[in-house]
Amino acid sequence: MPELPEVETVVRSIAAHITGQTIRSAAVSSARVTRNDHRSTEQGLAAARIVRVRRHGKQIHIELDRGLLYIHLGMTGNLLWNAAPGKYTRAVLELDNGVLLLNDIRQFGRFEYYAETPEQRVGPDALALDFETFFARLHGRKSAIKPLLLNQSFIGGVGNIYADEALFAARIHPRTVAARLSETRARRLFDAILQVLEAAIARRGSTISNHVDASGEKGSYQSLHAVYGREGEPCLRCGTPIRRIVLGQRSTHYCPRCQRV
DNA sequence: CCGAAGACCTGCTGGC
DNA sequence: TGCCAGCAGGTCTTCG
Repeated sequence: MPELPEVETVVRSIAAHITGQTIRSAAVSSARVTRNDHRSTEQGLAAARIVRVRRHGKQIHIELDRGLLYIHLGMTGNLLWNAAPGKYTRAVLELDNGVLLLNDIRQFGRFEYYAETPEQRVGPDALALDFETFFARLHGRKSAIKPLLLNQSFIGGVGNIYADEALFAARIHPRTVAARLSETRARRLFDAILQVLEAAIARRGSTISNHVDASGEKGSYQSLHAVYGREGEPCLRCGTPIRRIVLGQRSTHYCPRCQRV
């Protein structure tokens, strides 16, 4: 489920419930989601107090009075407040005022305790970045722009849907060599990324299959996708059928007429 | 640095 | 109805 807008939606929906609460107990039932150690995650979390909840790119940082609970939703993760545990519940956090569950079908997500904040591998958050920095970071990058946008150390938060949507909005072909973007086109892309992410947050993200917020509510931005998932359908701008190619191992959707190399 | 390929998981859809 | 291929909002590692 999760790119920046979906993660932001989830963070907003849990923050008020859990901030300031004390963790009574934690239980992890999937070895995969705690790739460090499951016992130490459970022990580290027990009795800790939640100080605040933040998002960094697609990562969720639950800051504690002693350490950090790091959560990543992977492809199919959900955080649910006061829901009944089910077949895909991988972790349970029992608080004084309720229960937070991590459900994750594919188990690509993470739920890990760190006594000390680990070093950051994520680049600047897409919403916190300014154009000058973005443009400077394109310098020397010979990668195609689409896979570069997916590279979390380059920019944090953009995933497959919003990369395609932003490139379409900026009329840039996904294979364009990043370093060759003129300042004008880079500016268009930068603006498009912000605009698309903010519009998606306003719609509480895109629900393709299972993204929901902490109370189980779906997002609706998928109905506004211009290219993602629209292979063969007419471009909303010019009517040309949207094309799907594979770039950097990922499905990539674009309009062959509006987005020229 | 860059791209391709394969892994890691599980479920769903479409075609035959 | 059944089975199989292909696909999925992510990330890692290895190799050339």
